[in-house]
Amino acid sequence: MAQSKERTPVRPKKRFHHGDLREALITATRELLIEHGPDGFSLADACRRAGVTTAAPYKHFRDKQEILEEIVLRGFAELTAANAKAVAEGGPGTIRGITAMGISYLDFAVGQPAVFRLMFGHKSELKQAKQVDESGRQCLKHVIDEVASYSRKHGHSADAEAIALRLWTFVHGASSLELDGDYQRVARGLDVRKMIADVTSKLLLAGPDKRAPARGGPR
Amino acid sequence: MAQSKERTPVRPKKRFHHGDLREALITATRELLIEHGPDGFSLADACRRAGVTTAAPYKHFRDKQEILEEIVLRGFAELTAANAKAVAEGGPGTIRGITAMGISYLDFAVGQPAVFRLMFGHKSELKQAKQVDESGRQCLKHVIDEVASYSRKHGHSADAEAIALRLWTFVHGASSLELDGDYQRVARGLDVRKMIADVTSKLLLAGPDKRAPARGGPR
DNA sequence: TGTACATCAGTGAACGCGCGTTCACTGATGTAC
DNA sequence: TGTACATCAGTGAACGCGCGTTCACTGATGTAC
Repeated sequence: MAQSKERTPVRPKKRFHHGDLREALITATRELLIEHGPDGFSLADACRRAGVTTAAPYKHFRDKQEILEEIVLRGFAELTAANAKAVAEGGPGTIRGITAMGISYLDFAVGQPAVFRLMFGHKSELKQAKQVDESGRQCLKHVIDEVASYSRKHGHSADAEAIALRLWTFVHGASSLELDGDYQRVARGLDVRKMIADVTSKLLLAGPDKRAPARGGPR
Repeated sequence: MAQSKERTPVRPKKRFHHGDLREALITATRELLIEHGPDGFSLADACRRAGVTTAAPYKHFRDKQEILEEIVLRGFAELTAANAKAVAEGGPGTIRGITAMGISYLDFAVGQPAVFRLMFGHKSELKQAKQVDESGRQCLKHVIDEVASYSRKHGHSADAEAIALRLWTFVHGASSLELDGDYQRVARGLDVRKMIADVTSKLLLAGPDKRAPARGGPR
Protein backbone atom coordinates (compact mmCIF):
# COMPACT_ATOMS: atom_id res chain seq x y z
CA MET A 1 0.00 0.00 0.00
CA ALA A 2 2.55 2.54 1.13
CA GLN A 3 4.75 1.69 -1.85
CA SER A 4 2.54 3.01 -4.62
CA LYS A 5 4.02 6.41 -5.19
CA GLU A 6 3.63 8.30 -8.39
CA ARG A 7 2.12 5.54 -10.45
CA THR A 8 -1.11 6.06 -12.22
CA PRO A 9 -3.65 5.79 -9.44
CA VAL A 10 -5.81 2.68 -9.68
CA ARG A 11 -8.98 4.74 -9.58
CA PRO A 12 -8.33 8.14 -11.09
CA LYS A 13 -10.75 9.86 -8.76
CA LYS A 14 -10.47 13.31 -10.19
CA ARG A 15 -9.84 13.36 -13.87
CA PHE A 16 -10.29 16.68 -15.58
CA HIS A 17 -12.25 15.21 -18.43
CA HIS A 18 -15.27 13.27 -17.44
CA GLY A 19 -15.32 10.73 -20.21
CA ASP A 20 -18.95 10.88 -21.14
CA LEU A 21 -20.53 13.76 -19.35
CA ARG A 22 -23.38 13.98 -21.77
CA GLU A 23 -24.62 10.52 -20.89
CA ALA A 24 -23.84 11.04 -17.23
CA LEU A 25 -26.00 14.15 -17.14
CA ILE A 26 -28.86 12.42 -18.85
CA THR A 27 -28.65 9.55 -16.40
CA ALA A 28 -28.46 11.90 -13.44
CA THR A 29 -31.43 13.87 -14.68
CA ARG A 30 -33.43 10.72 -15.13
CA GLU A 31 -32.65 9.62 -11.61
CA LEU A 32 -33.64 12.97 -10.23
CA LEU A 33 -36.88 12.89 -12.16
CA ILE A 34 -37.64 9.52 -10.65
CA GLU A 35 -36.82 10.72 -7.16
CA HIS A 36 -38.38 14.15 -7.18
CA GLY A 37 -41.00 14.13 -9.89
CA PRO A 38 -41.14 16.10 -13.11
CA ASP A 39 -40.71 19.47 -11.39
CA GLY A 40 -38.35 18.72 -8.57
CA PHE A 41 -35.43 18.52 -10.90
CA SER A 42 -32.73 21.14 -11.31
CA LEU A 43 -29.76 21.33 -13.60
CA ALA A 44 -27.55 22.17 -10.64
CA ASP A 45 -28.66 18.98 -8.91
CA ALA A 46 -27.80 16.90 -11.93
CA CYS A 47 -24.34 18.50 -12.03
CA ARG A 48 -23.74 17.68 -8.40
CA ARG A 49 -24.71 14.10 -9.06
CA ALA A 50 -22.43 13.88 -12.07
CA GLY A 51 -19.63 15.44 -10.02
CA VAL A 52 -19.21 18.44 -12.23
CA THR A 53 -19.49 22.22 -12.18
CA THR A 54 -22.79 23.86 -13.00
CA ALA A 55 -21.21 25.38 -16.08
CA ALA A 56 -20.17 22.07 -17.56
CA PRO A 57 -23.50 21.06 -19.12
CA TYR A 58 -23.35 23.99 -21.48
CA LYS A 59 -20.61 22.25 -23.41
CA HIS A 60 -23.13 19.53 -24.28
CA PHE A 61 -26.55 21.11 -24.20
CA ARG A 62 -27.97 24.42 -25.32
CA ASP A 63 -29.82 24.82 -22.05
CA LYS A 64 -31.82 23.03 -19.42
CA GLN A 65 -34.68 22.28 -21.74
CA GLU A 66 -32.48 20.47 -24.22
CA ILE A 67 -31.67 17.80 -21.64
CA LEU A 68 -35.35 17.29 -20.97
CA GLU A 69 -36.01 17.07 -24.69
CA GLU A 70 -33.44 14.32 -24.96
CA ILE A 71 -35.05 12.43 -22.13
CA VAL A 72 -38.51 12.70 -23.61
CA LEU A 73 -37.12 11.61 -26.95
CA ARG A 74 -35.61 8.51 -25.42
CA GLY A 75 -38.79 7.92 -23.49
CA PHE A 76 -40.78 7.73 -26.67
CA ALA A 77 -38.21 5.47 -28.28
CA GLU A 78 -38.35 3.18 -25.27
CA LEU A 79 -42.12 3.15 -25.16
CA THR A 80 -42.33 2.44 -28.86
CA ALA A 81 -39.92 -0.45 -28.52
CA ALA A 82 -41.73 -1.87 -25.50
CA ASN A 83 -45.05 -1.68 -27.27
CA ALA A 84 -43.67 -3.33 -30.38
CA LYS A 85 -42.11 -6.09 -28.34
CA ALA A 86 -45.32 -6.67 -26.41
CA VAL A 87 -47.46 -6.88 -29.48
CA ALA A 88 -44.98 -9.18 -31.19
CA GLU A 89 -44.84 -11.54 -28.25
CA GLY A 90 -48.56 -11.47 -27.57
CA GLY A 91 -49.30 -12.23 -31.18
CA PRO A 92 -49.60 -9.55 -33.83
CA GLY A 93 -53.14 -9.06 -35.01
CA THR A 94 -54.66 -10.77 -32.00
CA ILE A 95 -56.58 -9.41 -29.05
CA ARG A 96 -53.93 -10.82 -26.80
CA GLY A 97 -51.23 -8.93 -28.65
CA ILE A 98 -53.11 -5.68 -28.40
CA THR A 99 -53.86 -6.26 -24.74
CA ALA A 100 -50.17 -6.86 -24.16
CA MET A 101 -49.43 -3.55 -25.79
CA GLY A 102 -51.86 -1.76 -23.52
CA ILE A 103 -50.27 -3.32 -20.48
CA SER A 104 -46.85 -2.42 -21.77
CA TYR A 105 -48.04 1.19 -21.98
CA LEU A 106 -49.19 0.99 -18.39
CA ASP A 107 -45.94 -0.60 -17.26
CA PHE A 108 -43.94 2.14 -18.85
CA ALA A 109 -46.04 4.82 -17.16
CA VAL A 110 -45.79 3.20 -13.76
CA GLY A 111 -42.11 2.41 -14.19
CA GLN A 112 -41.08 5.92 -15.13
CA PRO A 113 -43.84 8.19 -13.93
CA ALA A 114 -41.96 11.46 -14.21
CA VAL A 115 -40.77 10.73 -17.73
CA PHE A 116 -44.26 9.66 -18.71
CA ARG A 117 -45.62 12.93 -17.39
CA LEU A 118 -43.06 14.91 -19.32
CA MET A 119 -44.02 13.01 -22.46
CA PHE A 120 -47.75 13.56 -22.16
CA GLY A 121 -48.08 16.35 -19.68
CA HIS A 122 -48.53 20.05 -19.86
CA LYS A 123 -45.05 21.23 -20.77
CA SER A 124 -46.00 22.65 -24.12
CA GLU A 125 -42.50 24.09 -24.74
CA LEU A 126 -41.24 20.54 -24.69
CA LYS A 127 -43.81 19.24 -27.10
CA GLN A 128 -43.16 22.05 -29.51
CA ALA A 129 -39.58 20.93 -30.01
CA LYS A 130 -39.56 19.47 -33.48
CA GLN A 131 -37.86 16.17 -32.77
CA VAL A 132 -39.95 15.57 -29.66
CA ASP A 133 -43.13 16.29 -31.52
CA GLU A 134 -42.12 13.90 -34.27
CA SER A 135 -41.08 11.05 -31.98
CA GLY A 136 -44.26 11.40 -29.95
CA ARG A 137 -46.39 11.37 -33.01
CA GLN A 138 -44.67 8.27 -34.33
CA CYS A 139 -44.98 6.42 -31.05
CA LEU A 140 -48.69 7.07 -30.86
CA LYS A 141 -49.20 6.40 -34.54
CA HIS A 142 -47.70 3.00 -34.00
CA VAL A 143 -50.12 2.16 -31.20
CA ILE A 144 -53.09 3.38 -33.14
CA ASP A 145 -52.07 1.71 -36.39
CA GLU A 146 -51.63 -1.59 -34.65
CA VAL A 147 -55.10 -1.52 -33.20
CA ALA A 148 -56.65 -0.10 -36.32
CA SER A 149 -55.13 -2.82 -38.44
CA TYR A 150 -56.66 -5.45 -36.17
CA SER A 151 -60.06 -3.86 -36.48
CA ARG A 152 -59.75 -3.57 -40.20
CA LYS A 153 -58.82 -7.22 -40.52
CA HIS A 154 -61.83 -8.24 -38.52
CA GLY A 155 -64.27 -6.30 -40.56
CA HIS A 156 -64.70 -3.03 -38.67
CA SER A 157 -62.85 -1.08 -41.26
CA ALA A 158 -65.06 1.99 -41.13
CA ASP A 159 -64.35 2.60 -37.48
CA ALA A 160 -60.87 1.14 -37.22
CA GLU A 161 -59.20 4.34 -36.17
CA ALA A 162 -62.01 5.38 -33.88
CA ILE A 163 -61.69 2.08 -32.04
CA ALA A 164 -57.95 2.55 -31.75
CA LEU A 165 -58.41 5.99 -30.24
CA ARG A 166 -60.85 4.62 -27.71
CA LEU A 167 -58.42 1.99 -26.62
CA TRP A 168 -55.60 4.46 -26.32
CA THR A 169 -57.85 6.76 -24.31
CA PHE A 170 -58.78 3.99 -21.93
CA VAL A 171 -55.26 2.74 -21.42
CA HIS A 172 -53.97 6.26 -20.97
CA GLY A 173 -56.67 6.96 -18.40
CA ALA A 174 -55.84 3.80 -16.51
CA SER A 175 -52.15 4.65 -16.57
CA SER A 176 -52.74 8.18 -15.31
CA LEU A 177 -55.04 7.19 -12.49
CA GLU A 178 -52.74 4.40 -11.41
CA LEU A 179 -49.72 6.64 -11.63
CA ASP A 180 -51.15 9.45 -9.59
CA GLY A 181 -52.54 7.15 -6.94
CA ASP A 182 -56.10 8.17 -7.72
CA TYR A 183 -57.44 4.63 -7.82
CA GLN A 184 -56.23 4.30 -4.26
CA ARG A 185 -58.73 6.92 -3.21
CA VAL A 186 -61.81 4.97 -4.16
CA ALA A 187 -60.80 1.58 -5.47
CA ARG A 188 -58.04 0.23 -3.32
CA GLY A 189 -56.68 -3.02 -4.64
CA LEU A 190 -58.13 -2.70 -8.12
CA ASP A 191 -56.42 -4.99 -10.62
CA VAL A 192 -55.64 -2.49 -13.33
CA ARG A 193 -54.08 -5.01 -15.67
CA LYS A 194 -57.11 -7.23 -15.62
CA MET A 195 -59.29 -4.20 -16.20
CA ILE A 196 -57.28 -3.24 -19.25
CA ALA A 197 -57.51 -6.76 -20.59
CA ASP A 198 -61.27 -6.91 -20.11
CA VAL A 199 -61.97 -3.56 -21.67
CA THR A 200 -59.60 -4.16 -24.56
CA SER A 201 -61.57 -7.22 -25.59
CA LYS A 202 -64.81 -5.41 -25.10
CA LEU A 203 -63.90 -2.38 -27.16
CA LEU A 204 -62.34 -4.42 -29.93
CA LEU A 205 -65.22 -6.88 -30.17
CA ALA A 206 -67.93 -4.29 -29.76
CA GLY A 207 -67.02 -3.14 -33.20
CA PRO A 208 -68.49 -0.19 -35.02
CA ASP A 209 -71.31 1.98 -33.79
CA LYS A 210 -74.67 0.53 -34.37
CA ARG A 211 -76.92 3.41 -33.32
CA ALA A 212 -77.25 2.47 -29.69
CA PRO A 213 -80.20 0.23 -28.83
CA ALA A 214 -83.07 2.00 -27.11
CA ARG A 215 -82.84 1.52 -23.39
CA GLY A 216 -82.84 4.38 -20.96
CA GLY A 217 -83.04 6.39 -24.15
CA PRO A 218 -79.78 7.90 -25.36
CA ARG A 219 -80.53 10.89 -27.58
CA MET B 1 -62.44 67.96 -10.06
CA ALA B 2 -60.10 70.47 -8.50
CA GLN B 3 -62.58 71.19 -5.71
CA SER B 4 -62.61 67.83 -4.06
CA LYS B 5 -60.13 68.33 -1.29
CA GLU B 6 -60.07 66.28 1.79
CA ARG B 7 -63.32 64.48 1.27
CA THR B 8 -63.44 60.78 1.24
CA PRO B 9 -62.02 59.93 -2.16
CA VAL B 10 -64.56 58.44 -4.55
CA ARG B 11 -62.38 55.38 -5.09
CA PRO B 12 -60.35 54.79 -1.96
CA LYS B 13 -57.39 53.56 -3.95
CA LYS B 14 -55.21 52.67 -1.04
CA ARG B 15 -57.07 51.47 1.94
CA PHE B 16 -54.99 49.85 4.59
CA HIS B 17 -57.36 46.97 5.02
CA HIS B 18 -58.13 45.05 1.93
CA GLY B 19 -61.65 44.00 2.71
CA ASP B 20 -61.46 40.39 1.75
CA LEU B 21 -57.89 39.52 1.09
CA ARG B 22 -58.46 35.83 1.63
CA GLU B 23 -60.85 35.61 -1.29
CA ALA B 24 -58.77 37.98 -3.36
CA LEU B 25 -55.72 35.77 -2.95
CA ILE B 26 -57.64 32.67 -3.88
CA THR B 27 -58.97 34.38 -6.96
CA ALA B 28 -55.56 35.69 -7.93
CA THR B 29 -54.01 32.26 -7.47
CA ARG B 30 -56.69 30.72 -9.60
CA GLU B 31 -56.07 33.23 -12.36
CA LEU B 32 -52.35 32.60 -12.22
CA LEU B 33 -52.90 28.87 -12.38
CA ILE B 34 -54.99 29.37 -15.48
CA GLU B 35 -52.39 31.59 -17.08
CA HIS B 36 -49.20 29.81 -16.14
CA GLY B 37 -50.14 26.25 -15.41
CA PRO B 38 -49.96 24.33 -12.16
CA ASP B 39 -46.28 25.11 -11.60
CA GLY B 40 -45.91 28.62 -12.94
CA PHE B 41 -47.61 30.04 -9.91
CA SER B 42 -45.95 31.87 -7.05
CA LEU B 43 -47.29 33.32 -3.87
CA ALA B 44 -45.45 36.55 -4.60
CA ASP B 45 -47.23 36.82 -7.93
CA ALA B 46 -50.60 36.37 -6.30
CA CYS B 47 -49.76 39.13 -3.81
CA ARG B 48 -48.81 41.49 -6.58
CA ARG B 49 -52.09 40.77 -8.29
CA ALA B 50 -54.05 41.32 -5.11
CA GLY B 51 -52.12 44.56 -4.53
CA VAL B 52 -50.63 43.50 -1.26
CA THR B 53 -47.28 42.82 0.40
CA THR B 54 -45.80 39.33 0.21
CA ALA B 55 -46.16 39.04 3.96
CA ALA B 56 -49.90 39.65 3.96
CA PRO B 57 -51.03 36.12 3.02
CA TYR B 58 -49.65 34.77 6.26
CA LYS B 59 -52.46 36.43 8.13
CA HIS B 60 -54.88 34.17 6.27
CA PHE B 61 -52.98 31.03 5.34
CA ARG B 62 -50.45 28.86 7.11
CA ASP B 63 -48.26 28.77 4.00
CA LYS B 64 -48.30 28.51 0.25
CA GLN B 65 -49.63 25.01 0.23
CA GLU B 66 -52.69 25.95 2.23
CA ILE B 67 -53.89 28.21 -0.57
CA LEU B 68 -53.51 25.41 -3.05
CA GLU B 69 -55.37 23.07 -0.74
CA GLU B 70 -58.25 25.51 -0.62
CA ILE B 71 -58.31 25.72 -4.40
CA VAL B 72 -58.30 21.96 -4.82
CA LEU B 73 -61.02 21.70 -2.21
CA ARG B 74 -63.20 24.13 -4.12
CA GLY B 75 -62.34 22.38 -7.34
CA PHE B 76 -63.75 19.13 -6.05
CA ALA B 77 -66.83 20.88 -4.73
CA GLU B 78 -67.37 22.49 -8.10
CA LEU B 79 -66.81 19.27 -10.00
CA THR B 80 -69.16 17.39 -7.72
CA ALA B 81 -71.83 20.02 -8.20
CA ALA B 82 -71.37 20.09 -11.97
CA ASN B 83 -71.59 16.32 -12.17
CA ALA B 84 -74.68 16.22 -10.01
CA LYS B 85 -76.34 18.90 -12.08
CA ALA B 86 -75.48 17.12 -15.32
CA VAL B 87 -76.83 13.80 -14.19
CA ALA B 88 -79.96 15.44 -12.84
CA GLU B 89 -80.65 17.26 -16.08
CA GLY B 90 -79.74 14.35 -18.31
CA GLY B 91 -82.02 12.08 -16.39
CA PRO B 92 -80.91 10.19 -13.28
CA GLY B 93 -80.56 6.49 -13.86
CA THR B 94 -80.38 6.83 -17.65
CA ILE B 95 -77.54 6.42 -20.07
CA ARG B 96 -78.06 9.98 -21.13
CA GLY B 97 -77.66 11.19 -17.58
CA ILE B 98 -74.47 9.27 -17.11
CA THR B 99 -73.13 10.47 -20.43
CA ALA B 100 -73.88 14.02 -19.39
CA MET B 101 -71.90 13.45 -16.24
CA GLY B 102 -68.91 12.23 -18.22
CA ILE B 103 -69.05 15.26 -20.44
CA SER B 104 -69.37 17.50 -17.43
CA TYR B 105 -66.16 15.93 -16.10
CA LEU B 106 -64.44 16.69 -19.39
CA ASP B 107 -65.74 20.23 -19.43
CA PHE B 108 -64.41 20.87 -15.99
CA ALA B 109 -60.99 19.53 -16.95
CA VAL B 110 -60.81 21.59 -20.11
CA GLY B 111 -62.23 24.66 -18.41
CA GLN B 112 -59.77 24.66 -15.53
CA PRO B 113 -56.84 22.55 -16.65
CA ALA B 114 -54.41 23.64 -13.97
CA VAL B 115 -56.87 23.08 -11.17
CA PHE B 116 -57.79 19.71 -12.62
CA ARG B 117 -54.12 18.77 -12.65
CA LEU B 118 -53.69 19.82 -9.07
CA MET B 119 -56.69 17.71 -8.14
CA PHE B 120 -55.55 14.56 -9.88
CA GLY B 121 -51.88 15.12 -10.49
CA HIS B 122 -48.72 14.15 -8.80
CA LYS B 123 -48.63 16.60 -5.92
CA SER B 124 -48.86 14.00 -3.20
CA GLU B 125 -48.40 16.54 -0.40
CA LEU B 126 -51.63 18.11 -1.55
CA LYS B 127 -53.55 14.89 -1.63
CA GLN B 128 -52.34 13.94 1.80
CA ALA B 129 -54.05 16.93 3.34
CA LYS B 130 -56.98 15.46 5.19
CA GLN B 131 -59.75 17.68 3.89
CA VAL B 132 -58.49 17.45 0.33
CA ASP B 133 -58.31 13.71 0.51
CA GLU B 134 -61.81 13.55 1.86
CA SER B 135 -63.35 15.91 -0.69
CA GLY B 136 -61.64 14.09 -3.54
CA ARG B 137 -62.82 10.75 -2.32
CA GLN B 138 -66.38 12.01 -2.01
CA CYS B 139 -66.38 13.54 -5.45
CA LEU B 140 -65.21 10.33 -7.06
CA LYS B 141 -67.47 8.20 -4.91
CA HIS B 142 -70.37 10.18 -6.24
CA VAL B 143 -69.43 9.53 -9.86
CA ILE B 144 -68.89 5.87 -9.25
CA ASP B 145 -72.03 5.41 -7.19
CA GLU B 146 -74.13 7.05 -9.83
CA VAL B 147 -72.87 4.71 -12.54
CA ALA B 148 -72.91 1.68 -10.31
CA SER B 149 -76.49 2.33 -9.32
CA TYR B 150 -77.48 2.44 -13.00
CA SER B 151 -75.76 -0.86 -13.62
CA ARG B 152 -77.34 -2.42 -10.59
CA LYS B 153 -80.79 -1.32 -11.65
CA HIS B 154 -80.28 -2.82 -15.05
CA GLY B 155 -79.26 -6.18 -13.79
CA HIS B 156 -75.46 -6.05 -13.84
CA SER B 157 -75.27 -5.91 -10.09
CA ALA B 158 -72.23 -8.15 -9.73
CA ASP B 159 -70.05 -5.86 -11.82
CA ALA B 160 -71.66 -2.54 -11.06
CA GLU B 161 -68.63 -0.99 -9.48
CA ALA B 162 -66.24 -2.44 -12.02
CA ILE B 163 -68.27 -0.88 -14.80
CA ALA B 164 -68.25 2.44 -13.01
CA LEU B 165 -64.48 2.34 -12.67
CA ARG B 166 -64.13 1.61 -16.37
CA LEU B 167 -66.22 4.58 -17.28
CA TRP B 168 -64.33 6.86 -14.95
CA THR B 169 -61.07 5.59 -16.40
CA PHE B 170 -62.21 6.28 -19.92
CA VAL B 171 -63.54 9.73 -19.22
CA HIS B 172 -60.45 10.63 -17.24
CA GLY B 173 -58.24 9.44 -20.07
CA ALA B 174 -60.18 11.45 -22.60
CA SER B 175 -59.99 14.52 -20.37
CA SER B 176 -56.26 14.18 -19.89
CA LEU B 177 -55.45 13.65 -23.53
CA GLU B 178 -57.68 16.53 -24.58
CA LEU B 179 -56.25 18.76 -21.88
CA ASP B 180 -52.65 18.16 -22.72
CA GLY B 181 -53.17 18.50 -26.44
CA ASP B 182 -52.18 14.92 -27.08
CA TYR B 183 -55.11 14.16 -29.34
CA GLN B 184 -53.86 16.95 -31.56
CA ARG B 185 -50.75 14.97 -32.24
CA VAL B 186 -52.45 12.06 -33.96
CA ALA B 187 -56.14 12.72 -34.14
CA ARG B 188 -56.68 16.32 -35.06
CA GLY B 189 -60.31 17.29 -35.01
CA LEU B 190 -61.50 14.32 -32.99
CA ASP B 191 -64.92 14.89 -31.45
CA VAL B 192 -64.16 13.94 -27.87
CA ARG B 193 -67.67 14.50 -26.61
CA LYS B 194 -69.15 12.17 -29.14
CA MET B 195 -66.50 9.62 -28.32
CA ILE B 196 -67.39 9.76 -24.67
CA ALA B 197 -71.06 9.38 -25.47
CA ASP B 198 -70.42 6.36 -27.70
CA VAL B 199 -68.17 4.57 -25.26
CA THR B 200 -70.40 5.32 -22.30
CA SER B 201 -73.28 3.50 -23.96
CA LYS B 202 -71.04 0.68 -25.00
CA LEU B 203 -69.51 0.10 -21.60
CA LEU B 204 -72.82 0.39 -19.80
CA LEU B 205 -74.67 -1.90 -22.18
CA ALA B 206 -71.86 -4.39 -22.53
CA GLY B 207 -72.63 -5.40 -19.01
CA PRO B 208 -70.74 -7.94 -16.97
CA ASP B 209 -67.89 -10.06 -18.21
CA LYS B 210 -69.00 -13.06 -20.07
CA ARG B 211 -65.71 -14.86 -20.60
CA ALA B 212 -64.75 -13.23 -23.85
CA PRO B 213 -65.85 -15.10 -27.00
CA ALA B 214 -63.06 -16.96 -28.74
CA ARG B 215 -61.69 -14.93 -31.59
CA GLY B 216 -58.06 -14.12 -31.91
CA GLY B 217 -57.89 -16.05 -28.67
CA PRO B 218 -57.57 -13.98 -25.50
CA ARG B 219 -55.92 -16.11 -22.83
C1' DT C 1 -72.96 60.41 21.03
C1' DG C 2 -67.97 60.46 22.18
C1' DT C 3 -63.74 58.53 23.75
C1' DA C 4 -60.18 54.85 25.10
C1' DC C 5 -58.46 50.91 23.85
C1' DA C 6 -57.60 46.09 22.25
C1' DT C 7 -57.42 43.68 18.12
C1' DC C 8 -55.39 42.30 14.21
C1' DA C 9 -54.91 42.96 8.92
C1' DG C 10 -51.49 44.68 6.21
C1' DT C 11 -46.59 47.04 5.81
C1' DG C 12 -41.85 47.22 4.38
C1' DA C 13 -37.58 45.54 4.91
C1' DA C 14 -34.80 41.80 5.34
C1' DC C 15 -33.22 36.79 5.46
C1' DG C 16 -31.17 32.85 3.20
C1' DC C 17 -31.77 30.00 -0.62
C1' DG C 18 -31.14 27.70 -5.01
C1' DC C 19 -31.58 28.50 -9.49
C1' DG C 20 -29.96 29.04 -14.80
C1' DT C 21 -26.58 31.09 -17.27
C1' DT C 22 -22.06 33.75 -18.48
C1' DC C 23 -17.26 34.42 -18.39
C1' DA C 24 -12.36 34.19 -18.75
C1' DC C 25 -9.58 30.51 -17.51
C1' DT C 26 -6.94 25.92 -17.47
C1' DG C 27 -5.29 21.66 -18.46
C1' DA C 28 -5.97 17.06 -20.80
C1' DT C 29 -6.26 15.06 -25.35
C1' DG C 30 -5.06 13.87 -29.86
C1' DT C 31 -3.07 15.26 -34.27
C1' DA C 32 0.62 17.01 -37.51
C1' DC C 33 5.11 16.99 -38.26
C1' DT D 1 9.35 8.02 -31.19
C1' DG D 2 9.20 12.85 -29.64
C1' DT D 3 7.63 17.50 -29.69
C1' DA D 4 4.56 21.68 -30.74
C1' DC D 5 0.28 23.01 -30.90
C1' DA D 6 -4.79 23.53 -31.62
C1' DT D 7 -8.88 21.96 -29.65
C1' DC D 8 -12.24 21.99 -26.46
C1' DA D 9 -14.25 19.75 -22.03
C1' DG D 10 -14.53 21.16 -17.56
C1' DT D 11 -13.33 24.91 -13.80
C1' DG D 12 -14.54 28.31 -10.38
C1' DA D 13 -16.35 32.46 -9.53
C1' DA D 14 -19.77 35.57 -10.34
C1' DC D 15 -24.27 37.60 -12.11
C1' DG D 16 -29.07 38.79 -11.37
C1' DC D 17 -33.28 36.78 -10.23
C1' DG D 18 -37.47 35.48 -7.79
C1' DC D 19 -38.85 32.85 -4.32
C1' DG D 20 -41.13 31.63 0.62
C1' DT D 21 -41.01 33.11 5.04
C1' DT D 22 -39.94 36.13 9.35
C1' DC D 23 -40.02 40.24 11.92
C1' DA D 24 -41.10 44.35 14.41
C1' DC D 25 -44.11 47.83 13.07
C1' DT D 26 -48.41 50.72 12.06
C1' DG D 27 -52.79 52.20 11.51
C1' DA D 28 -57.79 51.05 10.61
C1' DT D 29 -61.67 48.87 12.84
C1' DG D 30 -65.10 47.89 16.09
C1' DT D 31 -66.31 47.34 20.93
C1' DA D 32 -66.92 48.73 25.90
C1' DC D 33 -67.95 52.23 28.58
